Amino acid sequence: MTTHVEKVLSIMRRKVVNGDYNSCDRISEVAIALEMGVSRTPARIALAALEAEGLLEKRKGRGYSVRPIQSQDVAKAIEVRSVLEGLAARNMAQNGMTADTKRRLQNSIRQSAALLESHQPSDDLIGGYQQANVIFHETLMNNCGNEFITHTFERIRHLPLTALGTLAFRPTNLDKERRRLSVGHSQHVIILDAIEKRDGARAEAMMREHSNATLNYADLFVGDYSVISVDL
Amino acid sequence: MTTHVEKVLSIMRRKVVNGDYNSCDRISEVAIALEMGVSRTPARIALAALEAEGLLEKRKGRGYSVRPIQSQDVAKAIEVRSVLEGLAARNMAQNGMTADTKRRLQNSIRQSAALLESHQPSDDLIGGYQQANVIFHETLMNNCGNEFITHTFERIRHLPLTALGTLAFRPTNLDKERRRLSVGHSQHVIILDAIEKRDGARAEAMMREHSNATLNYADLFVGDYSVISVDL
DNA sequence: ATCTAGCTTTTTGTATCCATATTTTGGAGC
DNA sequence: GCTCCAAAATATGGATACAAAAAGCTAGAT
Repeated sequence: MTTHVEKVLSIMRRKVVNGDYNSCDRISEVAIALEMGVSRTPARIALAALEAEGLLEKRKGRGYSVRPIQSQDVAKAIEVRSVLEGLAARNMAQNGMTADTKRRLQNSIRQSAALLESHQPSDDLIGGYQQANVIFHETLMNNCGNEFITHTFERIRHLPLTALGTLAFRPTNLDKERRRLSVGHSQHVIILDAIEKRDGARAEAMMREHSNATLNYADLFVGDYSVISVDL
Repeated sequence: MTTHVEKVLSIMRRKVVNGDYNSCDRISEVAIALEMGVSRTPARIALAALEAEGLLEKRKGRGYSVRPIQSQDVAKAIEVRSVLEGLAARNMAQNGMTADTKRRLQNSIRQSAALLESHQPSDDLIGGYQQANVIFHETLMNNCGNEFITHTFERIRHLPLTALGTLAFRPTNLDKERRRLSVGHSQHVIILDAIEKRDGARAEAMMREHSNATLNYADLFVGDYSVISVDL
């Protein structure tokens, strides 16, 4: 968090997805600048970025306002993510992967397998799984050979539940959640297998299904679920 | 072209895709500001936007430089566009379309059909077809019910050959090109049919194929082809 | 009471100035 | 001739100032 712009950005992201602003509130450069103790210049750059991320929308002459994000919106963003991840998987299957990429994917799978087998307490299980999950998804997207996928994904990755590898987790029913994670894990295994066998269509189909899985929890993103996301 | 930022943006887009800059050239705020006769502030904002569009890349302390866009890069961007358009087609098929959307799509198809039947001279044919083509693609993407598709697409739509409905056209062989356009036209017909019959999978598959068709010309985007694009 | 003209406030775009960081340059020492 | 360090040039981020445009408000006319 070195620059003022980044500072405003991360604070504002948190506040917006936290629901600190009402959708009818007018958010102006000056107000934000005052609130954050910075000048208008970084405030306006941050607000423009927030708009590009889909969290705010610009009113003609009345500043910005938070875009009301409902579960359907989250679902739509996840749907976009899933076709992008699907394309990434297909590309990696068709173009092949480097030894390093393969190693990373295998490591991620090994780690989550070990976690699921062991009887870790809830927090450790989830934290560890989340970590491995993010690595799997990021490795795949960032090494698929088409950098425009990552580039395009930038536009939605900061929306709630939309970051790569985000997990929604209900801590109240550990056993059930463990089974659910196992399903996700098995899909990772299948995806890697399809990539190794250069089966683009299978890799894509499985990845789309897998990436869309978060969708089932989209309507619960405010509820008794814990949303575990790496960065905002 | 009211604001300075927009002015710099459109001029720079043109210059970059035109190849006016070499990939090793350092592009700095000050240089652009001087060249365009504006101050640093709008220049900065425009350069940041250009970076977000994938046309420039930022060096740590040495300003920006044009990202060398080769045919493979264009192909990759088109591949991303095709999965986004495919998803849009699927969504529209699954959710149904409004009467207005249907009318627009039908009008576009009617217009291109009429153009292909008549024996127009080259320019009129291409111009008219392009117009109808853009309407078809934009209507579909903007009315599919998932605004994040358009939102995400923003990130690549200014790359060469990547705008919705862009046509690459070789004016030297009119008859062959007319046949090629006919193929595209028939795909529009099929896509609309699939949407009407609520066949999401067929709509998506056809749209992906159709949208990828530009890809065949990606490696020729500098050559004796005329690239017809609406806006930069 | 309503409409509108004109004034006030807010917002936005732009320019300029300042401080800091980074790169480049130039020179001293080996 | 090469290396390393210091100084200069350049780039960047940020703050503030100013102007123009847009929105809001007030008051007067109808």
